[in-house]
Amino acid sequence: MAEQPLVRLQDVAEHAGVSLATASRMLSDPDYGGRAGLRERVLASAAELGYRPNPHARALATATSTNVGLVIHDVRDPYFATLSGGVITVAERHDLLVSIVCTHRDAPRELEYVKRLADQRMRAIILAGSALRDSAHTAAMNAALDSYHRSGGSVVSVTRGHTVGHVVDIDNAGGMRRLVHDMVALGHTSFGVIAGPLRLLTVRDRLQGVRRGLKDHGITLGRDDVVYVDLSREGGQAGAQMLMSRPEPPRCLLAIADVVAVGALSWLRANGVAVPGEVSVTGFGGIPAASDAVPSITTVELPLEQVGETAMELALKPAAPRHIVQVEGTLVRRDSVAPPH
Amino acid sequence: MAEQPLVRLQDVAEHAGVSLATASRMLSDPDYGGRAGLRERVLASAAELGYRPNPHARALATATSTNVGLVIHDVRDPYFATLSGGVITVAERHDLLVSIVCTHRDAPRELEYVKRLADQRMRAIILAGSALRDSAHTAAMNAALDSYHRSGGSVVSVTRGHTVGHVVDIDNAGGMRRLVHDMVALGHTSFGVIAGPLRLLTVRDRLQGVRRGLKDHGITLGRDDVVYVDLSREGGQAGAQMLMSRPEPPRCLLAIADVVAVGALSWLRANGVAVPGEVSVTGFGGIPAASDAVPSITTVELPLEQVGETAMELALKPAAPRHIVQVEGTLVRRDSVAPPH
DNA sequence: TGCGAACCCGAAAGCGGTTACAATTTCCCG
DNA sequence: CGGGAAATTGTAACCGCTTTCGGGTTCGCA
Repeated sequence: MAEQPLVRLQDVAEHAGVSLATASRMLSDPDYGGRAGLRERVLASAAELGYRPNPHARALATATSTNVGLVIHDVRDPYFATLSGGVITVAERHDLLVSIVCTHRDAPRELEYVKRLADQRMRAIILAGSALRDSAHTAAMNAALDSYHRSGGSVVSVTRGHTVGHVVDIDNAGGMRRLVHDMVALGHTSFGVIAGPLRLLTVRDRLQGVRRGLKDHGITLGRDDVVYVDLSREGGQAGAQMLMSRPEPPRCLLAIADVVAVGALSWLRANGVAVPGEVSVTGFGGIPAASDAVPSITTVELPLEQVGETAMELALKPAAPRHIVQVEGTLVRRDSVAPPH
Repeated sequence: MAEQPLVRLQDVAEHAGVSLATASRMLSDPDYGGRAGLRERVLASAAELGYRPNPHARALATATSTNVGLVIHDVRDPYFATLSGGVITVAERHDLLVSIVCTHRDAPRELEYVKRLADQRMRAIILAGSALRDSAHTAAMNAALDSYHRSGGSVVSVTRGHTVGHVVDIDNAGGMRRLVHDMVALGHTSFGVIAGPLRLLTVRDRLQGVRRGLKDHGITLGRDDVVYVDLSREGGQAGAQMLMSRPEPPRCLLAIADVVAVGALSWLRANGVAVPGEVSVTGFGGIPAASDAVPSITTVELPLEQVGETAMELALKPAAPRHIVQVEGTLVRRDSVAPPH
């Protein structure tokens, strides 16, 4: 495939009149000594010849690379896009390239991708939006991560769920609980929850937060008060429809995620249900669409960008001790909620 | 860094009782012959030992990799996120990993990233949202891309602007022209344009489309009818403010991009200007937020996902002949526009 | 001035694959 | 059944860089 001979370290060495070994040291080990002026000479030669080190050769020799892998559900999801932005920002600061892979919440695919990232000797693997509730898969993932980790790779997961590596733990349950308390304080007593697939740990946690928050005030959810939909705009529409077409629809709709709330809102508007007049709506996550929506959506804002940054920073720390960074969301009251009646 | 000896091709070869060379051929050249049953035996050994080829070694030997580089402005921008989604979808189908780098519209950074992707022997480099109007930078970029291209790499740019590689050309000017025609047909005669930085080729093209479209009906823009802002929500707010605080504000606001239109809308709402009652607003691009906004935004929808897919598909084609795929947007009339008065 | 210790540098052995080339075997057909 | 072509397999030379190891210098200090 090559056609134009590129300049190798060997060429630089010759041009500078030193051995390959010396050239290598001058170029990539700043702590190495060396005769006065030698380093400058090598650097000058490298610059003059336009030398660019071959990362693969380097990776092969050192068994490590200058890339990091980021595993997310989907780039198109603003939640992950924002988080990815944070990761990339910090990675850039450390001269690392980020390879993004999207699992679309498919377990086998996730596993395969992690293996491939490990094969590529990625400096770190960051798992965001992983954590599926499937024991066989979890075991396989842990095995793969463990092997990767033992061979020197660094692992970070956003939300717990893996046996190895640092963790950025988003307080889903706590945030949701506070949100619910706020709604109760507003006077709400009849709730409907638009939840997502229970396979997702995140969903379970948030749902638990809802239950706890309600229980704190002696309210319990009936079987029909929770509907399970896809984590998408369409899911939100479907969820709103299901809950609102009951004989006695709830006065407050708790969506498990902002994007779901946006969908719910659009269904309510399309069907002439006044928000927050007839029904209040809340989200979770803090994506930009939540504040742009009309009415703007009350939600728990997660510092997603910062979560990404933190994850990347953790990835650069030594494996031990294991760090666990807790991240809290902040309740943001907006126009989509009002006291009932 | 290593600690746990991984299984190498050598091990597989020994286990299968063949030479390294044969093992390599059986494993990575499906067209190679071989004694009956030999291939199966090697494959079986590989599977049994859990062999995973080292991509760096392979890349070093073949001077090509199984990764592609994607250069965008920012993952957080839904425009690019959607496009990236398309790229990733197709890349996955071909077993390729995608490395995303964000330039944040910084020319030197873009150049450096392209060089690094080339260093990494990426199978292809896809440039989206590149095309800055800076002749020194453009020259340097072309040089870098040309060298990469001659050494066997494949180049695709979304929108023209580079001298080498395939092109997915989005008809920005034409789409904008049609949009303007539609607004004129609606009865509009006084326009304000919220444009972006003129360094961006995309912005220039769309602006030209506006001018042409208006000129087709004998309307010309005054100096003050166009304001230049950042391509962001905040930019849109600022732009709306500038245009609406003139003594005789325009009756139709043409935003250069959806995200800008969303910002404009939010300023208008915050300042009690009725849309589309007092003023109509249009966007460009077709991001989800445009349809979720209230009122939903009239825009030209670009098939961004498909643009990404096409780009990735082109990247897999041989370099010659040079393909240039034209992409048209489709006008989507929504609630943000109405006849004036 | 003498003698280890510390330092500098180069030769060479990998890292884990691919592939040109040569050696061997198999095949086909006169 | 012989002989050359075709097919198969092995040997070894890379790909471009890092790093161990050891010989040769230089330095500090007695």
